[in-house]
Amino acid sequence: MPHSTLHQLTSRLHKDNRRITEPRQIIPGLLRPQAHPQPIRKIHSALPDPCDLATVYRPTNMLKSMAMVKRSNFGTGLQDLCWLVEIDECFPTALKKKIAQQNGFTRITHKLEFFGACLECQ
Amino acid sequence: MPHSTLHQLTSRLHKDNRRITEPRQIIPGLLRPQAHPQPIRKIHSALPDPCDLATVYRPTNMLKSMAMVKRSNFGTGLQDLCWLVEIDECFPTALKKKIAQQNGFTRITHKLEFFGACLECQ
DNA sequence: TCTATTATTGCAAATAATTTGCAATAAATA
DNA sequence: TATTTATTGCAAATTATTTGCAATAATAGA
Repeated sequence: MPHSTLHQLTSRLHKDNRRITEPRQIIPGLLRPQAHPQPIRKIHSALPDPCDLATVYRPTNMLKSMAMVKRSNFGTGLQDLCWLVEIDECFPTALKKKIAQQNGFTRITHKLEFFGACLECQ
Repeated sequence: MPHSTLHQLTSRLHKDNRRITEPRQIIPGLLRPQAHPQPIRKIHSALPDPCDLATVYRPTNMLKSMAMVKRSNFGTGLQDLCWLVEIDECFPTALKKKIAQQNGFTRITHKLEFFGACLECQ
């Protein structure tokens, strides 16, 4: 984790009268280089000092409420598949590049899903 | 559920030596008009004849393996939020319209998420 | 540096979501 | 209508997550 970010985190914790513990310091740094959301189990086993699962869930929920990490989840649920259409032109390369360049991002990937009513169902 | 689709379903079940039960007939029809994925609980309570939850899970998994319904889930997991960027120009309206028209879809919505490495993390 | 305060941890138990084994039931075939 | 066997209900097993509580450890103050 970049020093500046670590510093932001610790001062934020301090301000909120929270204590600076290992999971809180380490978890964001574990997530940072990952291009995709990481399961709790993986984070748990990646921590240098072994700890209880609850000690991953709790700091994690806290960092979440501080808006420092996010639980990526578009929601689970069942959906009819009467029409599943592959969309070739999924996302315009030009726009993707533009977004990447505007923000200085690299190694960009995305996930995109549509919902709608097909002809027969309208 | 349109008759044609119901017929497809029953003949498919028949071919596979599966029986045509109420949940199997009704669940796809419940999902069809929904623009977004529905939680199992909701499906369960929407069934006309009350049944066990397992009797929603089982037919549901079967329809899934027959590729007739889908579990919409981009995967849960934790993700660092060192950079969370709102992208105004989320999805080009023109492209959205084109996709809708090509397939005859209406009431189209979408969900889109990016993953990548920011400047500081590269 | 030592002590007091109290946030955080480990552990075990509670909740919630999903799956599975098995006997009873019901859909299909003849 | 009788036979076969896929499917159900029920209860128990799994997995993911949360929570209560006593023990521990991080911080503030002396």
